[in-house]
Amino acid sequence: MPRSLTRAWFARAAPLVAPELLGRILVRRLPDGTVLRARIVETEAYEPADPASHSFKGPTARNASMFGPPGHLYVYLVYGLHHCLNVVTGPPGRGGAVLLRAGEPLVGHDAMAANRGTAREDRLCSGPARLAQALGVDRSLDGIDLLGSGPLRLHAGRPVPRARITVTRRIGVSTGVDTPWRFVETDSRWSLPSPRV
DNA sequence: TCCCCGATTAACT
DNA sequence: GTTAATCGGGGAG
Repeated sequence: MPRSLTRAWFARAAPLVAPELLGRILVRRLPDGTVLRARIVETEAYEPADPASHSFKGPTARNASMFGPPGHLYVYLVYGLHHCLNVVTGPPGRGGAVLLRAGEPLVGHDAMAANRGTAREDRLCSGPARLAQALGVDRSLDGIDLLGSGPLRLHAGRPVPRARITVTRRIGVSTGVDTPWRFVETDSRWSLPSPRV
């Protein structure tokens, strides 16, 4: 397993990258220097041919970074108040991405709690908007390189073995297919409840 | 321009 | 189980 994730690793199809992102480590450096770490436990894949994907109708100002280089960050605002984190996948221009839906807090609980406005550990990073809020990420970080030395980075960590990954349909998607493109670490205390089949 | 509604969350009854 | 909060993208007029 590579010590650090390479550009080529991200340049594959989202449904391939998404399960392999489980167990990886998000490293966030806040403007004041505080370092936060969270271990990814839940992801969802989005591809351009998929009506549920923001890239379905082609590039716009909002989703531009989805069509940028792989391994970069795509941040969007939902419902006018919540931000969500994505990792761009596939070759540049494709429009693939993986939504990071939940994480396990590793380092920086206090700062995460302050960002979230709650100290409840099981609600710090469990949910796409909660994760973004805990890490202090908004649209100002949209498009940054996760492989560089920037304010948000992705470390290789330790991937979750296939046998410990549960696959379900995606959450909150109303349009189109109910493709089984959601991946969670089985029985993780830090992920959200899975939809009934 | 106007209007609808979303890859969500928390606080209700 | 239901609903408000709150913004902006994008299709309709």
